[in-house]
Amino acid sequence: MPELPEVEVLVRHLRPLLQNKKVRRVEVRRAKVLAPTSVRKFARTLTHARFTGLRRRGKYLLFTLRGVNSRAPFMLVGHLGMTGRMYLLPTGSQLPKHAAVVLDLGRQNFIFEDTRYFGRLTLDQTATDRLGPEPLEAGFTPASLSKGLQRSGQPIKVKLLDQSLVAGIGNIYASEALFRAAISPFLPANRLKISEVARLWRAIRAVLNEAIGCGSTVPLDYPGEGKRDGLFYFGRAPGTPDFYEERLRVYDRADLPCPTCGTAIKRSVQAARSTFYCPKCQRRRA
DNA sequence: CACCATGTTCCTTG
DNA sequence: CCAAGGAACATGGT
Repeated sequence: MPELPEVEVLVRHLRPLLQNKKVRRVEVRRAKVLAPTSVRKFARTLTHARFTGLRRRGKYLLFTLRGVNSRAPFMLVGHLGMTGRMYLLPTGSQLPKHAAVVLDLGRQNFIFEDTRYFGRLTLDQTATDRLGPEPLEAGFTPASLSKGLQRSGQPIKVKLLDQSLVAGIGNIYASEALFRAAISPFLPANRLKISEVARLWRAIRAVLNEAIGCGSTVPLDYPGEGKRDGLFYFGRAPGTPDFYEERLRVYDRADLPCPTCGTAIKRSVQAARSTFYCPKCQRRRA
């Protein structure tokens, strides 16, 4: 469940649950997710360490811990990839099939589960160095966005997925933001007018904030024990009202009516990924 | 069997 | 050096 809003909601959920919890034992079931950190170093560093903080940067989760013996604070960097999840389970409950890392916290286990193993839980921080500004913070402005788009002839939809432009937008919210800004996903990044950049800037923030707000008010099913998924995108925890389902205006809605004009939503492929848009509301200029 | 999937990195090409 | 495109990673759903 991984774009900025999902990670933000997860971070808010986990922060109080992990605060001051001590790692008693480390179980690495899929060493790949630690790379380039070795299993040995990971286990040695984390065992007996205590969680002191958790924040988000783009789609990354940044855990801070303090080692007991060394007292040296250190950072643990998490990324959910496409299918990653992080949650707590009572100690002793059966582990999910694709549990990649298990941290024994005493009464509970912290689980990092990832079906496809594209995610990460590592001591390596280099990936976060390449991230652009946080879209919901002051460093992200219409001017900074405009500057970032200047030298790129890539379609704006593809450019929005570039994490060095702005951190945290993924394939879903790229389509959603462009729909909200009424901009064609095919328009070259360096050809957006100032007014369009301004609209896109607002749309990005609105779309992300709306998604976070949605997640914050709905009791989400983190371990994914509900019927469908660990649902954030399309579903909900049992007992949650129906209207929380259709939060996305165009993503994965090919052939369904545009919420604004009723025209059928189209699906196209850009950079080997699906793009969804309304061909009427998001018409291309010359 | 075919194609699709919320992401990132690496390699090649120009 | 940089921009851009494509494959690779790995598993499961339809």
